[in-house]
Amino acid sequence: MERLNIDKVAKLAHVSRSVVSRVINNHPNVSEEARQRVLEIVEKYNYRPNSVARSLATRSTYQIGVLTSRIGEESLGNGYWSLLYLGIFEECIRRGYYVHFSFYSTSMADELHQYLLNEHHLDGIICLNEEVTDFTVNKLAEKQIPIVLVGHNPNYPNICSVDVNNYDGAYQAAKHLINLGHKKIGGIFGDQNVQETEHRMKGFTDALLEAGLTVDENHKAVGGYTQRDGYRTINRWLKKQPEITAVFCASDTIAMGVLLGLYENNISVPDQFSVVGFDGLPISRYLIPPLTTILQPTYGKGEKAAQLLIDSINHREKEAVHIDLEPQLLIRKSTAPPRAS
Amino acid sequence: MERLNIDKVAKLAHVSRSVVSRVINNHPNVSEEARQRVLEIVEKYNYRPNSVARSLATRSTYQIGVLTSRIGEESLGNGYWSLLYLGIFEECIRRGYYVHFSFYSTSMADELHQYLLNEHHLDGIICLNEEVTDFTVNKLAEKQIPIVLVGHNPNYPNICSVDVNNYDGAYQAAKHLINLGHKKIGGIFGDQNVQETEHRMKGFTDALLEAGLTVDENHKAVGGYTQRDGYRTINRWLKKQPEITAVFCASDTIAMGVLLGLYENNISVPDQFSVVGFDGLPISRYLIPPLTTILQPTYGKGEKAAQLLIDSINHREKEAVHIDLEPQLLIRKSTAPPRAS
DNA sequence: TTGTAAGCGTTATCAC
DNA sequence: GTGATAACGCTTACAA
Repeated sequence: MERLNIDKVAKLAHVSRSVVSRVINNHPNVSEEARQRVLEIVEKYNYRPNSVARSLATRSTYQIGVLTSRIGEESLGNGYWSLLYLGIFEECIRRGYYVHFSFYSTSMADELHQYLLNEHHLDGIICLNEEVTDFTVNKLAEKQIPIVLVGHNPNYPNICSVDVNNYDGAYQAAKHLINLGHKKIGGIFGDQNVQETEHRMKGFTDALLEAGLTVDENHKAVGGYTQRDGYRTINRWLKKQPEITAVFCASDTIAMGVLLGLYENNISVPDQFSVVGFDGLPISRYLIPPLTTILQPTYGKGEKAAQLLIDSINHREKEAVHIDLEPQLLIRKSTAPPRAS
Repeated sequence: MERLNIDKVAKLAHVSRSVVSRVINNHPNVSEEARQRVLEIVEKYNYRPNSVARSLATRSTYQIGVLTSRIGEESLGNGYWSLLYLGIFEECIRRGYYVHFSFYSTSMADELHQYLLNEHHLDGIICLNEEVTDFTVNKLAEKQIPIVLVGHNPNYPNICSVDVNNYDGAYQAAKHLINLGHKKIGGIFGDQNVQETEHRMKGFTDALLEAGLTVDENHKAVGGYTQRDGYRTINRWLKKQPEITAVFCASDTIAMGVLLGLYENNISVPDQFSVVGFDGLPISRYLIPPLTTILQPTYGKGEKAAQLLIDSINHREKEAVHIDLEPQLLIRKSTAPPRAS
């Protein structure tokens, strides 16, 4: 049985192609009688309109793109992206949109670049991080395609963005450690020059300050979000800053590295050392010991980003909004009062 | 500056629209002179052909879809999917294809279903697992759209598939434990009724048999691939099968659960108990202790699947092939000889 | 309410 | 080598 198109359906239903189109798109002005005839044929022959042709005619594809950079494999596989993407995906499907997901890695910047510039297949784009934001915004500036950022970026005040309240998250984490009685608390942060890091550092610092604790610059490290970053920092600190009894890590993956470093140095967590993470990844409850962490609504971030994007595709949003979602402290087994020294 | 199309370019270059088309598509039969004029205009006005219109005319979109089911969040975020997807994505981009990635969850089966059936936007589909294979193959059977499976499935001998050599992987893992001197070895396997599981069980069993060891049915568990599955099984075994001194886990995530169970029971790894995983996820080297595991070429699986799919889209493949990639034992810190009892 | 006809932006066929 | 012209399959004025 060969593929049928709108004309064949029209013929079979004894109506014109426009009537078929109206029925399919639930447009008014079609007699009940005609509608039934069309529906019957559609059903019988299982007709589906060709979405490419439809896109050409309407200039919209109901497809959106999600871009993230290909950072180290470690962070790629940490569960954060998957959860975020799931939020985006499900919201899109609910609203009738379909999603492309692309890792942008410098080695293939050109191809992707090329693709995105040519793009007529995408109604909108979600950028999952900094590198990608700069890349995309700069290249797509001239096009009218809507963009939403996951993670606020002060450089693009006119583009919608969604983020977790980074200040609060870090503040809560530090507060938890302080309440437990820790005095010398380290903080290991992620990418430099990102607002996220700045806010987390401020939240962390403010909590210490409020508690009357001094903040030692040697107790702060800024690097990346991978396990390796945590691993290296803790090893350095164990040698040079032995006074530290607890650390706040700006990601659960950093915390994994810290936990491993501690383990290798025979330092027991939480008896001798406390660690709190950030993200609340699904795997964090299976770390050894199960990680106390700041749960951020990762799925929700994705969901919200998709909402904003689709709204702006449909011109429901008049101006750019920047949404903050609230994080939440999740106490597990990696934190305890410091050992009486 | 308004969007230009092929006709405007043709006018500007003083040629017909067909010449422009030929130049763009590198077709022969166009004079050098004309080609230059066209190229110049294309360059000057930064013209890009509209890919939707092109798709309509050529009946191919250069887009492929990747489908996986939304299994528990835990496994979702374990890094395996990300790596696999990365392999697919990069190979596709290299060959000029673009990728859709969909989590298929039962709650949205209908929408997705609907989408896929309508699909004219997809030149081919890669199915990442069992549930999705059945879903897709059954619904898409009548359509001529090429499909490739990640993971062999004996029910679909006529569809190309890529897999790791599961037998070998499990065999190597068991062999490693045996060589270390273990006699009572447990095996925790994933989804029942999947060929993968069958093969891994066989590889595992054969290794024991060859070594003259008895295989106790109580030393085998079949459930799922999540941390929880490993966690539950080890807790049960610790009570009921205390003779076991080592386990082979059919995934690194299962191993994570096992590690946690052992930790909570104050059993030291690898001194008192050995565990080996399967997958070689990036995070496995950051577990406590770093996990001995079977490294499978996850990225390579994705890459190969994309190759097969694109080849079959282009009719380069005459008949279905089933490719096995080789796994490799990766010895880290979670295995050691059994403690002299 | 229905049908006709003009797009949408390409590619492909076929005279010239 | 080049250029009309007809697809591709749909939406959408506009006219009837």
